[in-house]
Amino acid sequence: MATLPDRKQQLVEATIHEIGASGTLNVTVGQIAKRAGVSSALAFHYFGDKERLFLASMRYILTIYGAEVRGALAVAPSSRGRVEAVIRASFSPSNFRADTIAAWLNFYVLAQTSDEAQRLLSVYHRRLQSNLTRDLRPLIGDRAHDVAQRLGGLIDGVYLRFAVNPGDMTGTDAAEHVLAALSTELRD
Amino acid sequence: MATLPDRKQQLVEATIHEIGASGTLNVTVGQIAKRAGVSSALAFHYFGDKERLFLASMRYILTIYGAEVRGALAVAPSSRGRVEAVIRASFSPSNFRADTIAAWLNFYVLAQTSDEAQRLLSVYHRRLQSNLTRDLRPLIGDRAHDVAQRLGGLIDGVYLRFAVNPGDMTGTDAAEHVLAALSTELRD
DNA sequence: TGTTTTTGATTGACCAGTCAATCAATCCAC
DNA sequence: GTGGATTGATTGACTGGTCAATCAAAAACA
Repeated sequence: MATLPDRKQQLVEATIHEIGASGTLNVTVGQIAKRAGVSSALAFHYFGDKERLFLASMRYILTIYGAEVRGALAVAPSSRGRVEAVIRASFSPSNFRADTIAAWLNFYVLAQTSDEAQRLLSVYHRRLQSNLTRDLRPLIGDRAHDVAQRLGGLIDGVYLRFAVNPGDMTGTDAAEHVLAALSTELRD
Repeated sequence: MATLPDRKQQLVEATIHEIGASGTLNVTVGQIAKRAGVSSALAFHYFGDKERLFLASMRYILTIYGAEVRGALAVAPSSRGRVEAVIRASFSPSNFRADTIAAWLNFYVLAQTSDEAQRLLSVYHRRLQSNLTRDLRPLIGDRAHDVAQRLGGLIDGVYLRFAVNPGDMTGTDAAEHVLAALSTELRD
């Protein structure tokens, strides 16, 4: 799990934290650096500019998410189990946290102006899609693609709602919701 | 349909347009005013500050959306037809446009810091939820609430995906997607 | 020593919001 | 209806503050 060098990781985590706390990409490099306990000049030294710092933070979140999914897939016993594992991993405590989700939301905004952010988001979408489709196919054949797309959309939608009203829902609730949709799609 | 006075409406539309074009709330009042063909001081004269201009733009979008839904509901013949009407209205050409959706996305971000924005978004969520639940109940009874929540989430999710890859999808595709989910939930 | 890490100070651009001043229309008194 | 007064619309110029990014030097280290 190629973790980042110390200082870089501190800065990246501080970035996520600050974005989460403020709900915005309008956080100054100064704030981020302060939270990380270093000077703002150091952040520029390591990342070059603010956008690259944001992108590194996005990659960091995606890496953790990916690891979580891979881990869950590895121990799942069946196709159905693997689909459920992907869904549950999406709402695991390390991913489904207020600051992480606020950061996600803002990465969607970043993707509107940054090609690299858009690329990262597309990679995430495709990977999710293909993970779901692969394991749905044995269960429902050709419908797999469409259903995967719906489940993926629903996951994002649930995230979005949580971003607005964090109090409404726990990660477990959220997962149950998507699992219920899966259940319906599998007609059981 | 209490439309806004001329100048205010010009400014609001320019705001949506600029947010859409830049994909960000980081648009200057100067840019917005320029697009509207007036001075930035006038925007302040009418709206007081930037946030209130954004909120007015959000209300404008929600008003149009609400009108669209009401209109569609009025002519729908059955419960099922009304549910479908709500879904279709969500993806109608006046709502499902790149700049409108980019604005939506940014309103979610605004809701992280503005109580009023959050309130507006909650109102939208509740209204959607209650529209769907009311007409789903005759069809599926107690499951109505959960299914409405899933459909609402899916609608938002589809919007989000469109925000990232506008080329992937037309409004019709998007609507078909959610309608397919409805179909499954109704088990037909 | 020389190299890497880290910083404080600085700068140059940008922008929200203010203000004083025009301009056009409406109102009102005679 | 004419002319002065009042009001709302509109602007250009300005300011105070903020912030990304740079740089030269200090600290830590090897």
